[in-house]
Amino acid sequence: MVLKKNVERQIGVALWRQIADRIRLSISNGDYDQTGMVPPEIKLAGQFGVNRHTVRSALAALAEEGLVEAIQGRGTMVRRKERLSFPISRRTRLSQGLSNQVRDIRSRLLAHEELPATAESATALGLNLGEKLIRMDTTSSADGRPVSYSTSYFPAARFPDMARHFEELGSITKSFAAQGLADYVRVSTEIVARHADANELATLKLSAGAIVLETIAVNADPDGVPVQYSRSRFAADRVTLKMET
Amino acid sequence: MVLKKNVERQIGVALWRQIADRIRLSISNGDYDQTGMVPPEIKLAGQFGVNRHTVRSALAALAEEGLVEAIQGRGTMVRRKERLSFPISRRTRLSQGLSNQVRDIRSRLLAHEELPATAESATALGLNLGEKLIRMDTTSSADGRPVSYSTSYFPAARFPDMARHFEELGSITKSFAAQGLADYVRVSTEIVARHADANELATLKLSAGAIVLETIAVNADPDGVPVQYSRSRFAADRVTLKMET
DNA sequence: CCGAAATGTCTATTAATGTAGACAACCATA
DNA sequence: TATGGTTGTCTACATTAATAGACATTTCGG
Repeated sequence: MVLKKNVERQIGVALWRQIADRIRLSISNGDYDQTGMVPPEIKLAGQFGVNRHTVRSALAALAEEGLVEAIQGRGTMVRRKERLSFPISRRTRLSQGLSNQVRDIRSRLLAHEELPATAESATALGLNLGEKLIRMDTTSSADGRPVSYSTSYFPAARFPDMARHFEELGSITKSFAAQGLADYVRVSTEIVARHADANELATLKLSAGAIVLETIAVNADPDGVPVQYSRSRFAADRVTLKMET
Repeated sequence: MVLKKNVERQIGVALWRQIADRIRLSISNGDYDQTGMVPPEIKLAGQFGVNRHTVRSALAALAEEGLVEAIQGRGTMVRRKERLSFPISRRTRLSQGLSNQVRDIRSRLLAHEELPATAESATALGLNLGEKLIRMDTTSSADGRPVSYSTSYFPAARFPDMARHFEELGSITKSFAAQGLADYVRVSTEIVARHADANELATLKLSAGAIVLETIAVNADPDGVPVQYSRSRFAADRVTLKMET
C-alpha cells in the first residue's frame, strides 16, 4: 500500500510550500538516506496527489535553500540533511553548545539603545517600570549561515557597557565577564512557533514564508537576580532545540 | 511614526494567513489589552500595506478560531488571549502541568499496535532492532480544545498491557503505575516546528495551514532505563512550551 | 546504441488569492 | 437625530498558484 501524504487546499499555504516542508522533514528524518536521492517528481506528485509541476515548485524552493540538487536524467540528490541541534539547559551558552557541530560561530551586533523598562521587560527582569534598560539586537551565524536573531534586555545600571563589550567580544558570556559577572544560569525558557515576519526573513536569510522558533528566556546571576531577558528567533528548518534535563 | 508591518508576497503563504499570524501574536502579546479591541480593518490594511478585504480574510480566520469577534458598527473584539503554557522539566507530566490552567484535561487513545522496533525507535529506547514495541496514538484536550497529538512507543516486553491500561485510566503516568513503574523522568526533549499535515490538522482541529510544535522525547525509569519514546505535536498557536531548569 | 527513466521547458487553462470601489447596515455619541 | 466611524456585502478585475499535456534533454544500463 502506498500511503497518501495529504496536503490541504485553500488554507492560505500554497501546496508547493506544504510539500517542501514535508520533503524537508523527510530529509532530516533520514528517509532518503539509503539512496541519497529524493523520489522522482512523478512519484512524489502521486504520493501528494498533485501535479508534477507543483512538486517541481517545492523542489525548486529546496534547491534554492541548498538542501537538494536536481540533475537532469538522474534525479534529485540530497545535498544537506543536518539540522543544528541547539541545546537548552540550565547553563545555556550559544557558542559552547554549537561548538562541536560547526567550525565557526560568529555573533554580530545589529543595533542597541537605552530605553525605559516596559511592563513586560520590567516584570521579567524584576525591575520597576521605567528603569533604564539596554536593548541589543544581535545575530549569530554558524559557518556563515544565520541561525539566530535575538533581542536582549539588560539592566543598564548594572551593565552599562554591554553593547561596547559585545561589539568587541562577540559574546554575551564574555561581555558579562568583562563587567564582573563570571557566571549566570538560565532561569526559564518559553518556546513558541510562528511564521517569520519580513524583518526576520531578511535577518535570518530565510527562504520567505518560513517558520521561526522563538525562545523567550531569562538568565540570572548565581544569586538568582535576573541579568538578561531575551527573545531569540531561530530558523525552524535549520535548528532543533534540544533540552537536556 | 506608524511602523510598517511588512508581509511578503509570492512566498507560498497567503497574505491573509501571514496577517492572521501576526494579529494572533499581537493578541497574545497583550498589544490590544487597553481597549480589548483589534484595530479597525482599514487601519490594519494600512499598517500591513494590503487591501481591506485581505485583512477581513485574516480576521475571519481568527473569528473561526474563536479568538476574536466582529461586531458591526463597533469593531472587532478580542475574545480569548491565553495560550496554554505547557511545562517541560525533568518530571514532565501532562495533566499536572496544565491542571492550574484549565478545569478539565482528557486524554484519548486513537489507535495502538504491536510492531518491531525500527532503527530510530530502537536507538531511542536502547533496544535491539526488531524487538517488540507497543505504539500508541493519543490525543489530549483541555476544556474540550485539543492541544496535543502524540505517538508513543513502549517496550512491549516490559509493558505488555499499556494500551489496555491507558484506555481505562486515560493517563500514561497511571498506566505505568498500574504496571509497576511508580516514577519516571524526562531524559531528553527535542523541539522542531513545521506546518501541520492533514492528519494533524484533523486531529488537533486546527484551522488549516497552521503550525505545529513537535517534541521528540525520551522518558526513563529512575535507573535510567528508557521506558517511552514519543513524538507529540502541539498546536503552535494554542500553546507555549515552558522549560523550567 | 537503444530505450527506459528521469529532469527541463513550453503552452494553455482553471482555480485561488488579492485589489478596487461602492454602498448598506449598524453603533456610539455629540 | 444627524454624523462619523465601523463592519457587512456585492461586483469587477488582476495576479498568482495549480493543473494538464506535450515534448526536449540527459543519464544509465542492457
